[in-house]
Amino acid sequence: MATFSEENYLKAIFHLTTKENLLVSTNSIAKKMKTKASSATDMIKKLSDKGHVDYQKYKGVNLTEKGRLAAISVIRKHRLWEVFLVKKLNFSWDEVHEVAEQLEHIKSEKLINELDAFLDFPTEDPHGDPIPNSEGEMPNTKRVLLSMVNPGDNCICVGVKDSSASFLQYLDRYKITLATQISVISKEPFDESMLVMINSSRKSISKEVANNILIKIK
Amino acid sequence: MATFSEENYLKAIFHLTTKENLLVSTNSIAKKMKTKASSATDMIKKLSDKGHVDYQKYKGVNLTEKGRLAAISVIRKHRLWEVFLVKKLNFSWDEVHEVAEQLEHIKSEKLINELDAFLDFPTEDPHGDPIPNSEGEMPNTKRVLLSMVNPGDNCICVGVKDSSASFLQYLDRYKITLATQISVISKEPFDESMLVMINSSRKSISKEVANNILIKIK
DNA sequence: GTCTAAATTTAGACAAGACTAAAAAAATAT
DNA sequence: ATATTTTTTTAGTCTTGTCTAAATTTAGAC
Repeated sequence: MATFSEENYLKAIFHLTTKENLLVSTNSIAKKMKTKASSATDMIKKLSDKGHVDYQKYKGVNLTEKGRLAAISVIRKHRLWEVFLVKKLNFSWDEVHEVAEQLEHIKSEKLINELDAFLDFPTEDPHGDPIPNSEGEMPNTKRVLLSMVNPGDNCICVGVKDSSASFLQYLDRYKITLATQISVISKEPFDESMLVMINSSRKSISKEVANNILIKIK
Repeated sequence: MATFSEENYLKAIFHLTTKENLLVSTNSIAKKMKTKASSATDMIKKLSDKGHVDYQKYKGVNLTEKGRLAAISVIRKHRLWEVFLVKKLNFSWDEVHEVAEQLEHIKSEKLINELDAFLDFPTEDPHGDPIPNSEGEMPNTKRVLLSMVNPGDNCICVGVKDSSASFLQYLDRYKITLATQISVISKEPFDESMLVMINSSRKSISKEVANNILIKIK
């Protein structure tokens, strides 16, 4: 079991980890935790000993799978409690953080899963941040237009903006419907058309079409 | 602000304090806290420094008013969380204690008062123990028969055991109804009849009548 | 009243988590 | 490439809450 302090560090490291920057520096952790670099180093060693992070002196840390799951568990609790405070106890969105910082450390699997059910399995907290499920998976985040997506992303169709008969018939011919997986292969700079993969076959989609398909990025 | 550990000690001392035994011994505290007497002594000194207990070496401790209110606040939180867990999150009465032991230390006036309202101001936890209100006052505890009450006690009528027409008519004549205040002045040893004060007038009540009026002691 | 047993306190130590000051490594500038 | 600055780590200290072992006080037995 992680201590309160360990959990707070894990959460901080999780939030500092980005796709570009997989190694998190001691200084950035100290700043996030509002503490001194030496204290961060001390804690990093403890987290490393417990297998929550990979650590190389002077290079930085990154979360192990174990550490990542522990961090996500804390984030899940934090966000579920925020929903509870706002929806059930009349807290305003700006009052919840301080209390949720305390509640997120309560240890009880049953408590958090029952709370989740009591709140009807919310997918976002009052700030619009996603709530991981009990398996540690983040929900498909936000609905965006297919035209906003970058090459390499995998998407799921969740709706349309234009619901005219002609557009829906177009989607029908292209075998695009709700829950269809769409992988973006490339974007043509000239006309902003997209090369995408749908049901294992490559297809080209115009800017106008991509502008009317709502997706979630996986 | 008291630490988690200080709050647990205050709670223990509160529970060990009885009308007969106002001074609580170091050993009894250590036993209740499942720790050693030396640790208890250390903590007693801290609580004394902070004005939560009166302490005289080798004699024992008792809570100051400040300490008593702090202890009651923790007990209030513990019991409200127990109600929440049982009523809203499908915990069984034997599962709640461990989690409530954690939740009772969350610091937020607003949280606990909103929770109280959300639960419709319960007066008892799932084990039947009374829940103090936000002023630190214990609710009128248990329903008992008027015949069980000692002279000097102030009571409130909360029900009847015998609900026959003749008994209800008797109560009507005596101006005894729900929420009527009854102060017991004396008990007659010979026939166990009681001299009581109802609406500023003295009345005598027989054993049979006192055996059928349910009251709460204030 | 003295002697023993029980309760209580003191002294010294330890782990967690933080700090300061100083040393070492890495990054940057010239 | 060397000098300087920044980052990171180490060493030593502090507080909280715990412990063991020893000393002290109180209570009970005779």
